[in-house]
Amino acid sequence: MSFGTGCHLHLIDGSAFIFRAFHALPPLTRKSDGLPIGAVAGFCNMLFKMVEDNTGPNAPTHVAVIFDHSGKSFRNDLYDLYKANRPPAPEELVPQFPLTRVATKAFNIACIEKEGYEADDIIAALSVQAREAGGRVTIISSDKDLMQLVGGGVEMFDAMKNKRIGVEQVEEKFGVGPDRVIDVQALAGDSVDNVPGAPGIGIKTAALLINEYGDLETLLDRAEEIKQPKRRQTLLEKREQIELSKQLVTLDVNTPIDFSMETLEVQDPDPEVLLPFLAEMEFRTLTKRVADKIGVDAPIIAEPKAAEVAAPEQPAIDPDKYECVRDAEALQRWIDLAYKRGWVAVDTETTGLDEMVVDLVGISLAVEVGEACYIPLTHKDGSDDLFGTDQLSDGQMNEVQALEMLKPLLEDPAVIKVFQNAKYDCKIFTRYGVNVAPIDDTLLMSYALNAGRHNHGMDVLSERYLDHSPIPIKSLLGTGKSAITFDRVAIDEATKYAAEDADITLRLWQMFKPQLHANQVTTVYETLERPLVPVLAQMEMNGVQVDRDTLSRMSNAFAQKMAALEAEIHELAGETFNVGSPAQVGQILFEKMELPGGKKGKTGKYSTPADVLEDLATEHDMPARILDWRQLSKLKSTYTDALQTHINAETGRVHTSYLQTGANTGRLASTDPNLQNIPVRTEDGRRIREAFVAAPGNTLISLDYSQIELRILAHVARIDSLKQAFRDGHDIHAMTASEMFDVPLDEMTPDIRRQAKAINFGVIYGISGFGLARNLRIPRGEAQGFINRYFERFPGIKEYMDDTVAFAKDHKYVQTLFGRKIHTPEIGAKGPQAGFAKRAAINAPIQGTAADIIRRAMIRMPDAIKDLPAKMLLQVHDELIFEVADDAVDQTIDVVRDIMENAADPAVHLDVPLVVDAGTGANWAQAH
DNA sequence: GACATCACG
DNA sequence: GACGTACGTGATGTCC
Repeated sequence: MSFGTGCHLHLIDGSAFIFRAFHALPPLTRKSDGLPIGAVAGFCNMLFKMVEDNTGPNAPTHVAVIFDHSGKSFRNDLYDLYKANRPPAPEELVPQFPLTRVATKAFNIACIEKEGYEADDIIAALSVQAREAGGRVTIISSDKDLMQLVGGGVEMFDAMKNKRIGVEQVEEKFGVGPDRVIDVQALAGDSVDNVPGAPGIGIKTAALLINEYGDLETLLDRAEEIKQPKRRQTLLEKREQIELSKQLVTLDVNTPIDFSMETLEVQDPDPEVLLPFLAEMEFRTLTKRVADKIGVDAPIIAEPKAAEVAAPEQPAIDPDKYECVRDAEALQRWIDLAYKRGWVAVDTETTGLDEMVVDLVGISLAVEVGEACYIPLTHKDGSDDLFGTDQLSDGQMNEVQALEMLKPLLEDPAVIKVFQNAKYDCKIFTRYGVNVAPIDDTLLMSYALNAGRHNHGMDVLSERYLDHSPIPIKSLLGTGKSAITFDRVAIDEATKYAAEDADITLRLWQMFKPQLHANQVTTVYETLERPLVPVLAQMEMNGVQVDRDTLSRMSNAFAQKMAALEAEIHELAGETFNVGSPAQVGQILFEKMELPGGKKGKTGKYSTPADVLEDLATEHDMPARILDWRQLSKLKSTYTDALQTHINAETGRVHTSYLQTGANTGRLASTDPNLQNIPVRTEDGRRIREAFVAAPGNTLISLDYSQIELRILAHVARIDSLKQAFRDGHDIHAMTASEMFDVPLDEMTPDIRRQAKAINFGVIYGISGFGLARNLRIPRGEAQGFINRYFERFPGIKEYMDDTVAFAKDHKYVQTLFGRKIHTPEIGAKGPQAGFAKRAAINAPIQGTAADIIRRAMIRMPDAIKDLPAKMLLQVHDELIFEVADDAVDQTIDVVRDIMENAADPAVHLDVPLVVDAGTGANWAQAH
């Protein structure tokens, strides 16, 4: 039905409502996992009320919810301080934003937002359109900024107070009619939005003046006539500021609207979408009310105890059923389906694995279990020869057109895009001009649910949870030298493979979603996993500049030294052999030269690790030379040579890849290349960091947490003396040494301190007498004595270790302070594994809590530094490295340090302060 | 592809 | 009493 006379449009100011609901309602959390959910609950109740009252004289015929688009609006171009006073949204509210979009969709209500505009502008444009078409409008909001729209068939409704706002109420508030509201606002300003206005003039005075002179322009033109000197002066001097203020408060009724009013027509919600959503949120009362209203049975909401969620029945996976999308018409059908559902599983196929380099080949989508498609884009046939005779295969959509069609869907805040490893696909899409959001990621869901139990790759997950082995990529590409790239795969084969991946992703997503709640890891997923994806993607794309010449020179120098050492070693051995072969080294040292200490490993060969050679080096030259050679060999092959091959031809920088699920504890891992193990401990090695440089005009800054794991240990084990030492800023190893060996601090020797430091670290790792003895090279009995004394002096430590192991045995997992679960399935094992599992269980909460803290800092960082000329480049477990314009170094350090030191708040209050040290320089060696 | 070794926190 | 042993990673070269 077209919009016109007799129609009634309801426009719900979504963003404003969420904020008000959040602050007005008690802090409700979801029972199963503590996810804050109060604002979503208030929002859903309001939507339901609207749906419930859909008869009667005030019932809407058309309805839409309008949200603010995150980011800046055109008003920031007018005035860069606009809304600059706004504090960031409360942490408990942040995960609720995307949920309110999903809720809107679930109620089958149009969900509207637009980049560069605020919700108010869209509401203004729609109101005017509707009014001009002869219809009525009710704006569900109490925002005074919208009051300028009231009148002529437009009124407002305060849903929290259940009160309508018409012309009369506007006059009551502003002292003028709706048509003069912006004049009053321009004068009075607004401290909340940081609209300057006229200093010293509030609403009362403003209304008085406007009523006297008729309108703002007349008032300003005749300001000379005002009797009060102060008022007159202000209006004369601040004219420009007042006029700017008027621009800021004036809503843009010409905001482009790219859909027709008919699409807003009221529709009944689909019970199969709405009820599962409400049940998932665990709104027990509302779920029942909605079910009653529709006349169906309410879904049962499990009490949080049930850890196992029964897998829903699903049709079998059949790759022959997938569709190959070859034209715009077919693609549009899939896009429509995705909008209708509010979610879509997406997978990209590319020519390789390096997201910074590869080309897009095709995209697959799945919207319903078993219903998936593949959109081939750049498959080629013909010979792949040097003459460029290969051309695009027939029957493919134009790549640019397909991306243009998909972009609005992929960027639509109301449609969740589901990936297996979203970071990869999002980086590809970013290179093609599409910023995908919001996302869900089955890789990360599995990690939150199952870290420590198994890996989280698609093959593993599919076999384990769907009992289905996906088509192996090798069956399409082949292996080794004859392997082809995906663009050379026949489109029919590619369709089966690619669409299957999207189908599997969707199935896994539907299975994992309820499990997150049932296992109480939704908060972990929502606050520590999902928001990290765009942050890591940006860091990886930033890359770090690496100077090839520096590396190349070092490689040559290392090669020369190695050649000289090799000659010496062969001379000493009396024969030539491969110094790089541990087996041959063992043979020479322990058989030919008959040195002591030769131990054979499980493969029957002598073991020659560094600590063994170090012991021999005190008596003999050869092991010392071998150690030197090995160090140089390592530095050359792994660093100075290999790093050069990782310099991106286009950017001239090195782009690592972070594995968010690489370590069970929550730590990240870095690959291709690993930039988390660049040498630092030896002088020669440290020089490699000189090759990591800042771009011209920039400086590298490095900020690292001081002793973060020991601080966490002091907190979780509740060791008062350690906590106090950290609060007092004392040298913690010296203090430990003093406690243990009864040496006053002013008589402390470096050696005693070194031993205490080794013990402190040992404790974090789940200390054993044997391990400490080996580390300190002291007799085992003596080491055990140290440990015993340590436990006597700090009894809380032993208690913590025992409690943690007991918890692990009870639950088969341990937890960080932020709720991350690390599963310990081996904890009950007998034999040698038992020790491993125990120590891992003791270490995991400490290492994992530290990892959670730096993740929280990283997630907050983009917003914190958005106005600074600074880029976050690298993370090395307790250290963050930034590249920043020379003149903003100090300011950036202040901002970053503040975020890092307060990263645990407000979710966890640590009893110890977190301290962050900073360094700066033209290269990483200086900055560290 | 397994193993040994060694780079980092 | 014996078992083995510090926690968490990734890259490289050798050898089968």
